[in-house]
Amino acid sequence: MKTVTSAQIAEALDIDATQVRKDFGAIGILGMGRVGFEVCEVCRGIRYVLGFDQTYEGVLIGAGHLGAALMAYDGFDVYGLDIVAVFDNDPKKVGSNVAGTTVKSMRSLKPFIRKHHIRLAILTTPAAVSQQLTDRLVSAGIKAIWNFTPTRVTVPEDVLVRNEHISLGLSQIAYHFTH
Amino acid sequence: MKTVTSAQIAEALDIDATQVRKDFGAIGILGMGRVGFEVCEVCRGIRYVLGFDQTYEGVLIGAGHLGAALMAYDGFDVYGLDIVAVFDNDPKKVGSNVAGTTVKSMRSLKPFIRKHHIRLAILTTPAAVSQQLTDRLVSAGIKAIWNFTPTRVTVPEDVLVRNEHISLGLSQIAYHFTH
DNA sequence: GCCTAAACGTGATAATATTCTCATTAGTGC
DNA sequence: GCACTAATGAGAATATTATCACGTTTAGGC
Repeated sequence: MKTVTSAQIAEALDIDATQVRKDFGAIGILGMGRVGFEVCEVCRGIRYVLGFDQTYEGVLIGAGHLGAALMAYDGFDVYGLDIVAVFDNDPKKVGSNVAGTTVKSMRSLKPFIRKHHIRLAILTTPAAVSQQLTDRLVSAGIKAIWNFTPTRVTVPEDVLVRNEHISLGLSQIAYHFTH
Repeated sequence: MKTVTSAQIAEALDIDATQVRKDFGAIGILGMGRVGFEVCEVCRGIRYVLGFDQTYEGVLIGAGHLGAALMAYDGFDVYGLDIVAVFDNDPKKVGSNVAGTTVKSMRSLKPFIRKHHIRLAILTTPAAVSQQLTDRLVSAGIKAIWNFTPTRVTVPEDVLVRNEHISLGLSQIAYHFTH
């Protein structure tokens, strides 16, 4: 029965130990005096709260380098995500193989989403088509968009957009180098 | 002379208008009563504070799909970053072309960094080698690491690590689907 | 030229988040 | 079994952040 203390986690994450205990307490993870927290219990608690144990399917749109990189990454199932199809607008890419999945034509996008009740779409397309594509996705029933394009898209209130605009990270680096 | 009001920015970013004025004021961007902020002035101020006008060179390590995606993206120069070389451990990749740049051998990594006084390294390698590679980079003189591997690396205090662990975003999506 | 209204700048206030303090609990050694 | 120590959990105190309220500034209309 391996255990970990709030102080150890705090040290590793460079935060305050009280913070760790408060957060764990808030999501129902309780420790024991003198020994700390049971590691399995912590993992289970976090996985449960974040919803990693429930699986859901997503489609990826844009079979470029970034799309291929995401398809090749095999760590998403840990978080409950299963990418079941790849779509691309380019006729030359349609039918080709990306990390074991055949690229589908954009014409089949809407029927596919409807048929399989897909709720998540991953966008790795050129920025120019983001909004137009988003509108199509929403009308097809998509409820969450994982947006890797450098564009802010507008969606109805009930749709979640998670922007993965990496230039934010670049800003931190640029700032670091000039101060 | 195009202008924008704090209320407009607040609306677009879904934050409070006072916050916008406070932040702008903190970095020396002042508006005018009745009309708001001059757009050019805002851009210039933000670019100056974040350091986008000063250019710096970086090397990319790992010529896989993700590395290729980053090399192909041409928006980094806006933030002052110039990726001047790509390195990979795989002999089959060394000498090949990635987005117009020839992949170099890892043997030439340290000399290259030293010679060109490179301060930034971008990591798109397998997670297993992250820490070992990081140590090499730091000893070569690297002062900032843009880490795209799903691994937390430890570095000396004077080195900045920016983790671009996309699974954080995935967590948000998983959470959204289960609540 | 003066009045009005829109928008800024800023000090006060409210809300939130973090850290401190300490009583309580549970292993460890004698 | 009992004292001792390391660690939790919770409430108080503190620090930080966000919002409100209001005086000031400036373009536009009459």
